[in-house]
Amino acid sequence: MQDRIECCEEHCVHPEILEHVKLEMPNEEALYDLAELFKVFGDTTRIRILYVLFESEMCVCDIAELLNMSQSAISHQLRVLKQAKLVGNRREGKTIYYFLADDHVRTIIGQGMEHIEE
Amino acid sequence: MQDRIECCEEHCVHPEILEHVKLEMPNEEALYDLAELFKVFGDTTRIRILYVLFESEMCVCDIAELLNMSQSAISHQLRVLKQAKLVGNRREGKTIYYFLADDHVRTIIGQGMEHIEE
DNA sequence: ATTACATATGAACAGATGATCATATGTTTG
DNA sequence: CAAACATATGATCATCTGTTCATATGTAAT
Repeated sequence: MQDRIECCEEHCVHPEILEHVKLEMPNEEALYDLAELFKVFGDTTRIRILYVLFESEMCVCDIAELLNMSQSAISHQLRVLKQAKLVGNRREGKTIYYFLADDHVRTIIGQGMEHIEE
Repeated sequence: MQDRIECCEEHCVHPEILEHVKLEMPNEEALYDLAELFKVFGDTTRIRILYVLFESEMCVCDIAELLNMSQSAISHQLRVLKQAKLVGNRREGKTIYYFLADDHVRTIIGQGMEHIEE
């Protein structure tokens, strides 16, 4: 957060900063992936699933019961969470256990909580 | 992440853990607000705006030019970012400068980046 | 006051999203 | 292998989202 940029377009007093900002921007693909990742967090059902998995790994129908939702709805959302690599799973007989994939999940949700608690 | 829960519903071997998880869950309103917050991060345009503001506060039309988008589109999105308290603004004559509101933005985006870079 | 400039806002429309329902897949047991 | 169980998946539909377009608001200068 240095100098600010004067308005407007062709009147910008600091074109070198505009240029600098452009260079600092991550590439389009990374920004797209980042937005996609946050979209995954941007749904109450998925947030609740992640919270439930904070406590213990669990099978699909347990999550469904805890959240009072259909098995199908949970399964669809677990798929989304898995594609985003936020959860992993392992099979044990008929049952498939889901668990949190890594600690970024906790950090990200924790920071989000801090923000809304202000 | 302690004991796992056995399947299914009425067959759960650890009903006390199910009960424990229910008690640990934040209230519905907090979860809703949290999802709403992440929804705001879940859009490429808004992510790009936040990234641009990492470097320097900026006026609307500068952002619009940097992102190569219409003034209206940027203005609509800045409104969303402001409602989520992710950005603030101040007026200086005709111009309105937008800036990042707090450091949670950097932390959250930073963690998100770490996650997708794996 | 009139004009120009910077920004905001409302309506509208296309595209994305999430739950439901019906059904399919994969596993174990008898 | 047939039945039961746990989970996954595809289609459908109502709802939500983001951009555009036209226009409104607010400020400064002449």
